[in-house]
Amino acid sequence: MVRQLNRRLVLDLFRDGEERSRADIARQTGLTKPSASAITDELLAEELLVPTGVGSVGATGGRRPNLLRYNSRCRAYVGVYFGVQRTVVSIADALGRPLARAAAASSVGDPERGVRAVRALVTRASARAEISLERLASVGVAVAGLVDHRSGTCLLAPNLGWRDVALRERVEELLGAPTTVYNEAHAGALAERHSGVATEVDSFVRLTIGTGVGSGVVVDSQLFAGSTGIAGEVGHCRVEDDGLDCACGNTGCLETVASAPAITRAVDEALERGEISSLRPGSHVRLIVDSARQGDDPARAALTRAGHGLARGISYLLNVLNPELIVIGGAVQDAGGLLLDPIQEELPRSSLPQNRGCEIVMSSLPDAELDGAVLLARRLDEAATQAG
Amino acid sequence: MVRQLNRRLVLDLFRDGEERSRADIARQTGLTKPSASAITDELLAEELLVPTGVGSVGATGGRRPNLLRYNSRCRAYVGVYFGVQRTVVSIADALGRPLARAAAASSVGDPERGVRAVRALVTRASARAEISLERLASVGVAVAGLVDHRSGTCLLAPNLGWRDVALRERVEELLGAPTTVYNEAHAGALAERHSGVATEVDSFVRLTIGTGVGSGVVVDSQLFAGSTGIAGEVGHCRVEDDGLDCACGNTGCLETVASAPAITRAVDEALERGEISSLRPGSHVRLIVDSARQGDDPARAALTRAGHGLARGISYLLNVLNPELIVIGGAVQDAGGLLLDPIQEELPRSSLPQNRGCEIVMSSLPDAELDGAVLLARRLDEAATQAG
DNA sequence: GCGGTTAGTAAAGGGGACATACGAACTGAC
DNA sequence: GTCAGTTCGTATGTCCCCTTTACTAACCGC
Repeated sequence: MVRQLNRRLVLDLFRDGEERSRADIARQTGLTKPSASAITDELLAEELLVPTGVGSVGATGGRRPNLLRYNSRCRAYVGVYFGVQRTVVSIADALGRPLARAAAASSVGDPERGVRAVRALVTRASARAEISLERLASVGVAVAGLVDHRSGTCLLAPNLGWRDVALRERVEELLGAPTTVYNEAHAGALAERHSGVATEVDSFVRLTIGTGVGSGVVVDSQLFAGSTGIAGEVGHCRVEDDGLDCACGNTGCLETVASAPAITRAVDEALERGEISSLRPGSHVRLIVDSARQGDDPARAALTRAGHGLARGISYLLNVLNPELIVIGGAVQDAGGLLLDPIQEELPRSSLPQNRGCEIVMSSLPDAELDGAVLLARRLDEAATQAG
Repeated sequence: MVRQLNRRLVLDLFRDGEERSRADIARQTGLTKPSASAITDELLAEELLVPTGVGSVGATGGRRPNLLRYNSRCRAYVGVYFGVQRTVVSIADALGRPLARAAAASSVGDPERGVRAVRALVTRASARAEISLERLASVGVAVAGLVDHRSGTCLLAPNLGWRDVALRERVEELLGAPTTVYNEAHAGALAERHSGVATEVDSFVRLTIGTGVGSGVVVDSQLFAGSTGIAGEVGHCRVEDDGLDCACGNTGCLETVASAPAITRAVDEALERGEISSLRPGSHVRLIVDSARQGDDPARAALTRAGHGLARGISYLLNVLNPELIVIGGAVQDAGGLLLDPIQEELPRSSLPQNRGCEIVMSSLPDAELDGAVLLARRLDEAATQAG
């Protein structure tokens, strides 16, 4: 029982992927050399650690250390991202380092087909990664829709045409590994905390601007998904008293102002009014952002309008959560000041001065949702090995 | 080290205040009888446990057990509530059971005098409780204002006339015990979780309707105070596009619609318009609630209006936090359906249907803030003994 | 008074950490 | 080349504390 504790202590050390000697282990864990040695031998026998030869000696001399490192191929994690356009799968080693990916177009409207496609994608990725699926420890799934993470079902994904899809159940059948399902924005926040701008930040919110406006809330260093899994749906907070109709049935939701379709629509309306622009009707947001950066007025105006709406949504987040940081990711990720400036301009009108300390920055992660899905898998596995 | 763990295991058992025998301890902790016995003897020697005589024998016979119980007088906790009207102090035993109270009128505008008054209140309460202040383990403070809980300073309490008051420092000097300072609504949520309607609820928000509208957010069973301590300030979320001016400098804040002064003002305006009411201008909210329950129309209308505003504020909480439960406390606590019905009527217009599962109820705790302050003290002490 | 049952203690055994000590291997100075 | 100094890893004995087993104490019903 004490041994289990100390084993974990040693293994946790090696989570960073570095190699160390038995003496290093003793120093870094506070265990004595004999104890560290005994545990190391156990872990070597179980192939959780592998020897990596002898190291060099220090300036003061001494015997050369026998170095060890975590056997990163002892388990594999799979992350799945069901995006509106594409379904992407990533396979990672025990340290969470990505090994390979595979992607396919999402099949809108046919959840069963969409889920079944994952099987082939995972097989392809594992072949590329040259890691056996027998090592698969757990699967993390991120979905562009509302998710009940307790039951692992996708309650509603309008843009995928899904409703009440028992994702966890089906994926566990297909891949034979424990699976956890979350909203894409939740996964994005996890990735941002792990390898983005929010590393080491205890409490922050990461907004994801896409077909909708979602967010992932990290509180006391833990992702908070809500009691059923639909926390962070700031996109359906009302920001305008007489706003447009939203898919959710209400009016004036943030999504009607600041989502990718809303930005596209704003540009389209400007074009209809005859304003001069290099853009065509129905342009993708990334294109709009590019044009805005090159000075296109309707594009800039659309981003400004989105920014003002976002400010209202962010003010709710600030007042309610008092986070250290707000991160904005998704299709508008490259907009920089074109989106941040309008937010900062509008924000003081609806938030407390005591919240001015909260920074607002753009994300720079290219695949936050997918990376987050892998992190979800790792988190699930760690919780399981913790309990078992 | 293992012993420390098992000692805690045994002590935690006795947190419920019940008495048990050594055999009971062994059964309930999973320890063996000899281990339980050894630890019990240690705790007896340290006077953390006290013998309470022999128990009765069961139906099947056997030796009579020697019963023990937690020595609840081994430490004392003090909770302080700096309310707008009154400053109240509560002293509690090691199990958190309240022993005595003392109160005085708050001295508005003079923080130093207000804080110094605590010293006398605590002395009086400890005399009544017949417990020595040398046993004082920690102090919890709840303040009707914005608090930076990291530094323990009250940033701003407009209704107390405070700004940047170093509360923790001063109280620690005065009482000589480690102190923690939180917002009153945060303390209220803690009390609601401990002994109110939210017992065992993992994630909920407790709104406190008073001079302002604050809230305490409990997430994964933990109070979340925010990065600096001002989370839950839903009172300063905008709920009306062209609303009244708020003390915070913005307009249309929930506080301008649903706080106690706002409700009083609504009644006053009705009176000015000549509407028939049993109330006089400037009536206290509790009086307004009473009149409303007896059918007074202007009083009812004022509560309805407040409820509609609250619905907007609550919709933000639901969308962002997806809690299991919303609790409403404070001066309107007795309004029941007169406030809840308008909320439920308005809520669907601004929140997701997937959040319908969240219940909204009134609190029934008479002194949530003060009880919460005691809980804050206990929490601080437990964190300290955990670490030490 | 005697078998059955429960409470608590005593003694022996074992797992695992710790302290100490020692051999192995290497550096640098002379 | 030798030797002191340093570091790595292992071997050995000790101690702590939990567990197992066994025992005494105290109570019941018959």
